[in-house]
Amino acid sequence: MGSIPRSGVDRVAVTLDEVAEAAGVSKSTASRVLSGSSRVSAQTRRAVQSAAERLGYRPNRVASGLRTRRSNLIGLVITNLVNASFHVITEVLQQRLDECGYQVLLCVTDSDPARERRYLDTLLDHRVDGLVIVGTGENTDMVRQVSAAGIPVVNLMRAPVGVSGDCVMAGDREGAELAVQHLLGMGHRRIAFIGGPPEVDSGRDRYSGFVAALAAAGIEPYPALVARGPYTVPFGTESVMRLMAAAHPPTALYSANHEATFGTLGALVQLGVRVPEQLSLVCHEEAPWFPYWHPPITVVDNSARDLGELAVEQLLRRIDNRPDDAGAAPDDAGRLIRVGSRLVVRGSTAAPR
Amino acid sequence: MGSIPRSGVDRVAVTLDEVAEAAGVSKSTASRVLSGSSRVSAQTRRAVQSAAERLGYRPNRVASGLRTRRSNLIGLVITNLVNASFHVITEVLQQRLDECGYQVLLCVTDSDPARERRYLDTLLDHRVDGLVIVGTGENTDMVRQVSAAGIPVVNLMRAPVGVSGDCVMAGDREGAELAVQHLLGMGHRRIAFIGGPPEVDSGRDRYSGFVAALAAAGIEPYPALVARGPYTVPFGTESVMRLMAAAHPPTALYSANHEATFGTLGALVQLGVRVPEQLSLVCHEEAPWFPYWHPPITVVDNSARDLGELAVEQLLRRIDNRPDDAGAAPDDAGRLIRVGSRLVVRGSTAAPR
DNA sequence: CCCGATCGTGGAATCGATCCCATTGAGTCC
DNA sequence: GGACTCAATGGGATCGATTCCACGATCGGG
Repeated sequence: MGSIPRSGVDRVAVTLDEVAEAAGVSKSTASRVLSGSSRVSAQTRRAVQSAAERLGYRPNRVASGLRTRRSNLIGLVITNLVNASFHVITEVLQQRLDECGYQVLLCVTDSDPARERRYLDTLLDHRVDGLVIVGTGENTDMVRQVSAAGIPVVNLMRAPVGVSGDCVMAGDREGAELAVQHLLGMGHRRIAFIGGPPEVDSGRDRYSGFVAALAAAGIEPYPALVARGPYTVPFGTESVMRLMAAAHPPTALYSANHEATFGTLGALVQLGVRVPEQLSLVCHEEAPWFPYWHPPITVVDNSARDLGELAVEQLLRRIDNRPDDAGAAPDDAGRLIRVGSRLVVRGSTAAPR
Repeated sequence: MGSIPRSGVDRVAVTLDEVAEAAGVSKSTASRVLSGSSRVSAQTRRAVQSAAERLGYRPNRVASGLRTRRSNLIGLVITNLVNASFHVITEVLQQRLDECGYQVLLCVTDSDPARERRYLDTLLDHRVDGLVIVGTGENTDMVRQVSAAGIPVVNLMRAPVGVSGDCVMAGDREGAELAVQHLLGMGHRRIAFIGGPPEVDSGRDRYSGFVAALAAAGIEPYPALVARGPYTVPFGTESVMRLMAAAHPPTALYSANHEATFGTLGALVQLGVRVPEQLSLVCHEEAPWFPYWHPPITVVDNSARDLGELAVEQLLRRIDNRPDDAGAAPDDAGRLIRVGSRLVVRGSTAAPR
């Protein structure tokens, strides 16, 4: 026991003072070498660097954050991680931000506005340098305050009315149109829709794209072929059961979300419906296993990776030219970036018989 | 422009000093009221609280972290978020930790040891209060240093040799045994295995469970019915193709991972193999859509939720009685917690014909 | 050779909270 | 009434880095 006298000391990190002392310079000079790269002689620079190396110095980001008011932390507020788009976005965001020296504070809201509020408060307490929000839409007032307080905010995939800050949005409407146009082009006329709740941007936009594409072909959607509900597996299952039991069942189906599509596929297997011979299928949202399904599933890819990357890019742009102390307005009020969707045609769509 | 003179001021947060001044007390007293709940008169307490309320005071966690050496940040180092177990764990961990006042710094390694090293360094720089690691297994030396430096570490799902800190492990071997016993009990003898890489704990343990259960029934695994490879969709697909093309195809299949199972199911649909009539199927790892498949899939649930919860519980236990400045050893050297797996029998398994 | 500019460096204030220690005043006991 | 206890509070050091300011040395131009 007594043979390890410095055990209490070992667990204390090396500070800048110690490096400075070891290098025989002042704290200020050591700091200049290690962070600010301003005017230091080559000789002292070497001395400090080797001392830091030797002692295994690592800067304390908490201390430096207090002084500089930059935490190098970004808050990510997101609905869940189960949905494929969301976990892809989270991964991409984290990786890109890390490359730029930022770490991610993850907050999963589960669509609960109260939790979202608490997270926003907490993230501010931690002095995050920026925020990416896939919001519930219930706290726009609070988001506006945050943004007004000079903390860059990027709204991702959801742009509630009265939102402030930049928005990076998926091309949901356009994507749904692409899907329906593809089906129409193959000769389908009875096209069914399984989609998300009207309260959510993607639910609304995908439906309006669906309707618009049909309208452009002079078709009005049959109510019996439209199912709008939650983004859940059972909803997909039940909807397929109902739609396929209609007097005139559809020859094609647009399934507007990854989770619902699980249900859709399970129900089709259960009913023994052959895809694409009896029913063509297009799904909105790519998932890693769609290309390997039998048949490989035709999808509308909402470009989750791009959404993540553009969100980071826009956020960093804001952080870098954010007004510091003067109350000057940022370069523009709030940019809307829309990411293109693309149709990936695979084997689940074919001309109707 | 000149009409908003305080815009520069508005964006500065309220500090404890200001609260103290507004309440007519000293900074120390204000601090006592708002954090330490030690002896303060009811009157001053009210004064400070109302001043804080009125000014919208929120403590600066960076400053308080510097002084107290507690950041209220926990680092989570994890392989990816695409795998169902991993994103469930991440969600659960984040939620539980938040309930206890901690936020999560998310780091996705993508199984890259170099990235893992960098993340560990960065997390230490941010002075995280603890770490949960689903590790690559290549940085045990570094993890040991971290742990020795007094930062609680919980290893999750992976326990490489020479690891230090606590381990929360899935009951992989036991789970695989349950699956095989279930199949044996129904009368199956030709049972195929599609599993993960031997380098990963789960790949190794699930295979040994598979072998052990067969051995207990006096059966030796047929090499033609065993596929060990990466946890990917294509590997599942290819394996099924190969296994079902064998001279004596299996009557039952154990599919050892969520991603591979996608491939497995796609391939079975493609081959027109009816489940469970022609082939019984058990999958390791639960996924939200398995109960809704046709037929509903029998699974070994590795209890990702429990893994997350137990990891948090153990981590907080360490944080709360961690040796502070004295070099005293923690209560025990490193605990191994094993989470039970359970078999959820659904419709994808039946007696062979 | 002198003066101003520039460079390299150290001293000390600062960020915002926590907490040790000293001080004050009220209450208690003999 | 004096000594003592104890609760309530304020002053000020402190955490570890950054950064403003000042000082001395070097250098070049006139």
